[in-house]
Amino acid sequence: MTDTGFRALADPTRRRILGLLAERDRTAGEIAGHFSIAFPSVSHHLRVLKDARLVQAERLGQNVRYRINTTVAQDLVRSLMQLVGGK
Amino acid sequence: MTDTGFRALADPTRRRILGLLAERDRTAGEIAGHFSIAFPSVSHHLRVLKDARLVQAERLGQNVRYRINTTVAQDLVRSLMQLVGGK
DNA sequence: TCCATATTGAGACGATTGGCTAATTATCTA
DNA sequence: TAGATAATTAGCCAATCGTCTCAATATGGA
Repeated sequence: MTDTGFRALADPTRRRILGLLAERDRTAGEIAGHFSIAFPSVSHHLRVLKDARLVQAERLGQNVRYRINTTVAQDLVRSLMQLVGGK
Repeated sequence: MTDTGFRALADPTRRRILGLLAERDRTAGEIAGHFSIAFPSVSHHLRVLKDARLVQAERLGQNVRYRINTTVAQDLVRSLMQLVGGK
């Protein structure tokens, strides 16, 4: 499960998305508005993040609101710390 | 610079290499001995890690000894914490 | 100098990735 | 029910990735 997490972090767009969601929850459209790539491409990144359980999605009417999954994100931080932190 | 770092972490073999080097310094051959993939493939991964400055290499006679770069590794940990940690 | 050992470099090849456009699904409002 | 808006899915394509094999380079010892 750490594997999908680290792979999700490998792309700069996805890291920026995580940064945006760390500030506050946002809809897919709101997120896409921050990038110059096409909407479906952003949707794809959101899926990768969701598969890694780094974000959660919830439909609110026409919108889908995304939220960062802090627990999983911090598990990743811990994994990385343990990995490089001397055994 | 964080980009090469996070991309380097995306591969499980490279993460295992980092784990081995977190225990202690090792030669390229010693590292390769822990994997079932071909020697040049391991060498390639070591290069990726070196390009990301996550490891440093030093030739000792016939061997090349690899060492984890704790400073850079912990910078990555901090980047990740700041990214997902609210900010 | 010649040979063995350790490591890297070069080039090929299939798999995955990240982007696009077009089509589809879901929801709201008239 | 029809149309508009929001978002995802599907399919395509070029670029990157991870692996391999086959050299090439570097060092140490006979």
